[in-house]
Amino acid sequence: MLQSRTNTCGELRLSDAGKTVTLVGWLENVREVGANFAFLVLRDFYGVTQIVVETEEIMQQIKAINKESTISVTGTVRERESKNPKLPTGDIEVVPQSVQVLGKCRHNQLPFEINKSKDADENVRLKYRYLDLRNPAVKSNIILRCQVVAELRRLMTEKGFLEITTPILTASSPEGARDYLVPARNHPGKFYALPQAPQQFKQLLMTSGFDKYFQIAPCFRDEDARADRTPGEFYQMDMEMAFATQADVLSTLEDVIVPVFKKFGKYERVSQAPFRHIPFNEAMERYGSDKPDLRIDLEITDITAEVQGCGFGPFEGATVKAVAVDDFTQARKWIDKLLADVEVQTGNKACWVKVDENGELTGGVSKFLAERKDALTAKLNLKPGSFVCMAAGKKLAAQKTAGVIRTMLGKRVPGHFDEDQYAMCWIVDFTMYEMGEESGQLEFCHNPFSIPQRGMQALLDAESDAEKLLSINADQYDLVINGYESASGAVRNHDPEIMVKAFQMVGLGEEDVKAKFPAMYNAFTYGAPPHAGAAPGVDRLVMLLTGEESIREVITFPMNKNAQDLMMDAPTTVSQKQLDDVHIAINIKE
RNA sequence: GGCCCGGUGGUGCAGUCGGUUAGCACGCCAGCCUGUCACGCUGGAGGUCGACGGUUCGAGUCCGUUCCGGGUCGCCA
Repeated sequence: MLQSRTNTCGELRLSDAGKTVTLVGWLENVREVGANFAFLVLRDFYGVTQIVVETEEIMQQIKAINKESTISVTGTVRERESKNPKLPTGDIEVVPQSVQVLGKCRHNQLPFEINKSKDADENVRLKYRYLDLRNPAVKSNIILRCQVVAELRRLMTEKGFLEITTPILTASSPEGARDYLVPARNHPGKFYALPQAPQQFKQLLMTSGFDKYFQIAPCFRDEDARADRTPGEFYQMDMEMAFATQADVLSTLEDVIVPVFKKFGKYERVSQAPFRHIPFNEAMERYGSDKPDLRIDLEITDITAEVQGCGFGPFEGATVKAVAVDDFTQARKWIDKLLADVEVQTGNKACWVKVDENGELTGGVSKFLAERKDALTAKLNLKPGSFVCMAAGKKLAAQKTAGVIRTMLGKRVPGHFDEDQYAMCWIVDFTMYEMGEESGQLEFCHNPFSIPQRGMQALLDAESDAEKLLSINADQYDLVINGYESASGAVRNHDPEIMVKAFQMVGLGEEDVKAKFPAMYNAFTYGAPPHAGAAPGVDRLVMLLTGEESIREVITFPMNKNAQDLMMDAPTTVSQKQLDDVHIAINIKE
């Protein structure tokens, strides 16, 4: 029988000395320091407490128990002879009268040592995630996540937002990612889709007259993983406001994000609201990314004009971008590593040149650029000791590669990376359309839910003029924190005629609008409020708050890169009966 | 799907130019130890070096193929 615990393992202090207590928890460690004399470390959710063994009877009992078994200890609290200031309970120890095993650990060799689990192979960690989570350093991220979610809920509710849950079994939504499909037993050949986001539901809620909506919502997308992107499923704090402008949404989110980062963040310094606004095109030009890390003080310069005709093949007819740093002292080996890393991360090559003590260009591609020295010196403000790293290609590729160069130089060359802070900005004025790289056709740049700036008039003015269409912006915005896209949103298109017109620009029409958003299209014909919203990614916010570099560290039961749950063994095969029920035949092609 | 990096006792890693019995730390087992707290000391067990094939007198090491993992591009808000 389990005897009720009187205290947790994180609780007892010197003032409790003399009390008789019962503690329960995991046997973390045994330190035998003499014959029939040992110290046990008992760990529960709240902390650790030292148990001191002084009798042969208890010693024999402890020797038979594997570490990580759960035990109950009843005994007397005593002041320690030698205290440990590093532990909250370091002033006391418990002298047991009795020890009871509650749940035996049958394994004397664990897959990894609990308190070093973060160093273990990730697949093993994920397979034994329940052991991994015993490590306080792993568990603390999950606890923080719970606290952050609770705080988000509190702040949003305080602002008058209602948390409304929306269906998980629903229809496919045109977000752009691959859907997870669920066969419908009662409708042979038909499928539900798991929502990529509650996008259409929240817009319908606006149409229904709910003024402010939010939801900590699971989202499902069948796309490949990255270090900052979990495969399969993730959580967003989805929100939407009726009769709201971009400014309304941004200030609402600032009111929520800033206090959360101040309260839970790893760094003290947090950007003050209102955050800086950077138009998308400017971000690409200056930072080579639509998610710039503003903790880095370097910027990109366009040197296309300065290097044209210099004789270096890759520069001919290409856009050329450069990032320059002063007082550069790194060796050739360092530069080669930089170039190799840039190529790995972007798939594009970079090149370089240095300025020697006489102001002459040297190294790298200097022989091609010698004649352009004066122009480059002026443009890039070069000095003796400067280092220039360059990327060439089509405009977008050159920008993105230079963006990676900017980040790497900023983090590797001392003095350009002011790390311990949260640097927030809004990337705004995303373009509505882009030219598809493969198709050569005009396509929606992000998603088709946004309304063009200046609405219908913008579309009419630009009709059948690809150049003008490409310059149409939407009131679409991303929140970027330390180089991570942390939220994304837009002023939505609530006007059925403008929706149809926007679709016509990419060669689609009314039928396509109706097919893609049947409910929304109809609903909007019954009087819709202008509305706007956004969706911060909960996993990424927690990742930033904890400082973790892998998103799996902030997810309780994460899947691996290949979207497998190694602990539960998912996905897995199912019985023929289950397949028959849902009218599915397996047809695997070579 | 492409590219880069990795795979060596339970865990983390080292292993030089291809050459003796594959080392180290932690963990595990046994013994010792009365104030440890990353306890310490002595001893011990534990390995098909991811797999297959090749080169060689000889392969953890070189070559080829393949599997697995991480990162990245594609993809994805």
